[in-house]
Amino acid sequence: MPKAPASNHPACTEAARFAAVPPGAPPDPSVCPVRDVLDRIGQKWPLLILIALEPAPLRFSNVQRAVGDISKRMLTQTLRDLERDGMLTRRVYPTKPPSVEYALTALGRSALDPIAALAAWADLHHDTIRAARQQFDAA
Amino acid sequence: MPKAPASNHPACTEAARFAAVPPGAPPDPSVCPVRDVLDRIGQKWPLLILIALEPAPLRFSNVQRAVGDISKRMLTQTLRDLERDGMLTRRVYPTKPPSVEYALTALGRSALDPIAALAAWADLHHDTIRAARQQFDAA
DNA sequence: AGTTATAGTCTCGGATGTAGACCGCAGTTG
DNA sequence: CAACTGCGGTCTACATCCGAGACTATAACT
Repeated sequence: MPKAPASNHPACTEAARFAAVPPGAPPDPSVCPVRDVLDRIGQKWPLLILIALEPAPLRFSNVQRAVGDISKRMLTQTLRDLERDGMLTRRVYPTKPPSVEYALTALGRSALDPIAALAAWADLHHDTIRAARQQFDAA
Repeated sequence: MPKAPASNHPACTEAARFAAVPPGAPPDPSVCPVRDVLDRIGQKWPLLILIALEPAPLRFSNVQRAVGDISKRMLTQTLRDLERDGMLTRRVYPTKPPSVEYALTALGRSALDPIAALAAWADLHHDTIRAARQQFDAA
């Protein structure tokens, strides 16, 4: 088997787009939207950062404190990625210890609707999951 | 600063639980529900597997084909994790080439509501995000 | 003078993930 | 008969990722 093109995934409602691409056309590496976007926000750090910024914009250190256990390295990188995707803005204030404020954009804020639903689900089913784990581990 | 306990995260509605723990009590490593659950389903493979199983139960190889570019190793491990969390069931049929069927549980199915919302959001805003990326990369 | 706070960058080592070989077994194909 | 395929994994080797911690410069505070 020649290995799937890594894109014809059932959740991708635009899968037909790929079937319609004439052979020989540019490969269009931005696979199906679900994959492309989930590769970003379907991870814990971006999710947690967006959640942390929901009540109010925060500066770098405050984001780190809010998330808790993210390394500076990951924080920097994830903030850059989110900025690149238009989910948040980065504004530098030329104060003496320079301060940088990260704020959600409208797009980032709109992402919080499904994310909040996910968080609510997590909160609601946490006990069930913990029970399932205990039962599984017992066997 | 002695580093945050990695749990008092604004989205955690049960943060008070930790403040209420008497000092010296067992550390209870299962931090806030949001963190605990997001560490699992806030990753791309579990998400994509749950989405793949939504229309119908699938066997191992079919899950791999549906997801597209997951390695067997990761697939095995992620399926085990999801089984442990009670999100899906694993049933072995003693056919000659043995077949193993993975099916969502009620819990797993319930997780698909917020996940589908996330996928719908991804689909809807994909073009906006791609545009933001192009603009960012131009600078 | 030394400490603190700011927002990062850099490097190192360990954890994590991927690719691919391999297994035993049965049906299919040459 | 003999080779190959598909099944559900496991195992090994390699690559990549990620966290911990050191380091930067500047200015205020002790």
